[in-house]
Amino acid sequence: MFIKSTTPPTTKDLAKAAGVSRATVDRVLNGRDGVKQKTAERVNAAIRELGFVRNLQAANLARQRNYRFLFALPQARDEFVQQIVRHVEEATESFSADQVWAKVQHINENDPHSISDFLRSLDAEDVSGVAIMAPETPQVRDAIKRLQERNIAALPFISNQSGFEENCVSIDNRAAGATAATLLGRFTHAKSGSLMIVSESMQSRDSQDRRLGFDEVINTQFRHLRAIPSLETYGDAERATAIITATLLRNPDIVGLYIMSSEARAPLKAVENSLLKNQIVTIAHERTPFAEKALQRGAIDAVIAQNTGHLVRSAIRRLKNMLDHRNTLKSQEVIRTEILMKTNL
Amino acid sequence: MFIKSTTPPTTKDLAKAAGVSRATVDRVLNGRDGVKQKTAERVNAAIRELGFVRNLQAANLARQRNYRFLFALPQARDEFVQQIVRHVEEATESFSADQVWAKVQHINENDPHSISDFLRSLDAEDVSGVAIMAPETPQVRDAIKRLQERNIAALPFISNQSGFEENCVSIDNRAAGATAATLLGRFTHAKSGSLMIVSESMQSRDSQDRRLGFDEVINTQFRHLRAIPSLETYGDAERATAIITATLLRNPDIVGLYIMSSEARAPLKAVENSLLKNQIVTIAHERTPFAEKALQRGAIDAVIAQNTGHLVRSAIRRLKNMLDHRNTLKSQEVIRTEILMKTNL
DNA sequence: CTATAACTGATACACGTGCATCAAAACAAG
DNA sequence: CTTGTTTTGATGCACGTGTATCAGTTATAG
Repeated sequence: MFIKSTTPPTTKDLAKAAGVSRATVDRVLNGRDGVKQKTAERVNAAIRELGFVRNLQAANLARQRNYRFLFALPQARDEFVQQIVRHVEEATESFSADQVWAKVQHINENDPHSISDFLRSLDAEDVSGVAIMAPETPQVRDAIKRLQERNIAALPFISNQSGFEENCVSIDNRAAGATAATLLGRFTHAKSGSLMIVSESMQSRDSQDRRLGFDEVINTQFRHLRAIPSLETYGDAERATAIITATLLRNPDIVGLYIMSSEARAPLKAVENSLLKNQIVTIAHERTPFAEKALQRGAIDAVIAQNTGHLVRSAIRRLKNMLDHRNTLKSQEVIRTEILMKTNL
Repeated sequence: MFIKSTTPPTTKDLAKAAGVSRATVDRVLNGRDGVKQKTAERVNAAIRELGFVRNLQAANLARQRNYRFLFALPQARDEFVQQIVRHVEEATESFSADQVWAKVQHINENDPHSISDFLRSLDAEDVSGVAIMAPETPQVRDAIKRLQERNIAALPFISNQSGFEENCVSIDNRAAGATAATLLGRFTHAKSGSLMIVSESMQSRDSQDRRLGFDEVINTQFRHLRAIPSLETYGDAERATAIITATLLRNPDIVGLYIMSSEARAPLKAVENSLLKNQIVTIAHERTPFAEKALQRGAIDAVIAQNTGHLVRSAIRRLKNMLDHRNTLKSQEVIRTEILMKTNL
């Protein structure tokens, strides 16, 4: 058990142990200069010896620190984004006692220039950190780097920006694609057939990664299946219906459908209107109300999802850790891809 | 964005707004008596009006609160338990700056009497909360209730105790069983066959729930498959080998295996030594190093896992919330069942 | 050895809340 | 009206850390 009523060491204890004053301890702890190497080492030795950990609550109280985070989300109000918004609001409630607040700001995700302007306009007095969900572009990537220089924590959110792999809050999209392929392959009992892949746009890195993982598995483990080139909807329902219907007619041997975008409505409807609907195994992405219903009635066989609540809270914790100069526990913040089926909703 | 440099309201602001002194605000906030109903209402109105949220950091600092949690885990040091231990240690590091510490205490999970004694021996000065992983028994259930009366937060952990469904940190075992059944059913391409189910003991509620969910799905969605009675290993490797080998001989039509216990080693070995090994689709529970390796080499087709890291941190957050009299965000702490396959490890 | 710079200590106040004490005021009962 | 009780206010210290100032002490250069 714990040693009875032991209070953790304070800076006062540190000072005594190192044989210096609290002022010097403070200088060392907060990296102020004007301390002899030798003295600093004495203090550091004492820190190690006593196992001193600075009390963040007290420190934050003293420096009047609070955490104001912004979630920069796409303007498109699809179900997935709405879920995130909801979770941000939820999180702001549950974190408010810890001096953490979060807000949503919708940005035009397809205009890197305006995003970069927006990010530049932020003031550290006003917001302590930003989680940015926007397609990868050099402008946004640079804007993120510049934010960090101004002491505003920044984090790519869901859509990765190259160079931030380690820091991005999102699932491993390659693995997600591979998982989709495995499920499709194993759920399909056909001896041969084609697989249709629908994406919003193959420009985005996420889509590319998913497709990569998908093909890898199909080509090695399910050679009897054939993945046809990705169809791009550009987020346009009419276009989606048209190209999918056409593709279904042209490829009567389609046995599987992988919907990579989080908007599954139009693609699914197109398939359901076709004659093949019952024989096509369908895998979609993200747990939206629509996807849940489709799972229930059997129109979708499995959904690969990232838990939006977890995503949001993870982003908040990571932003906070960045500001506190704590290193995030890597294992904690890996977002796992969840596989949802009718039975485990 | 945020309104520039607005500091959240303090008790001082509250006092001014309600037209009372800070002393009275304090009386209301901390439920001390000697305050007229009318005055209390004025204060509460001010709280609502200003959107006051008590600063937990400052409060904890003032009352010198810290959080010492105990994880009471089974003595059996199987891989699953070891994972938990590891995550508790990890968590204690990442939480220490917030005055949260966690330790593991191994208990004899099969002796409810000694567990209850142990829990009774705890002192609130010494430990602020306990997460208990032990099979369901009335003794343990009562001991948990009594802990709470002594202001020690208590939480069933992974193994549920009836009456604590809402509070238990664990997955939905019925859903887990159902998911296993779905995967088995869909992965198997056989026209008919039997399914073997291996459990450590069917006494435990978790096993019963899993079996329940399993049967439900098999009986409704996969009528061509037949689930045979559960085999119980009692955690004994030799016994496991014997009964499984015998069952395999007696039922040559076995096409699927569901290993419900977290120890998959003995059952899997028994199957691998049999002749059927390649045709049997295998689903196991919990992500242990062994299970990972088995997934990699294809000996297990899918693993249903609870994320041990998440379990531990969730338990800590819930214990903390109980002590802070905050209501836990339900959606935050639902532990999702993860489905792991070779492709998404 | 002195002049100067580099370092260290002493001291004080702040942050927002908890907690305790004592006096003052408001109220109720007789 | 007096007495006693209940309610309220004023005040002060505590928690552990951040920050600032100023005086005092060493070390270093010339």
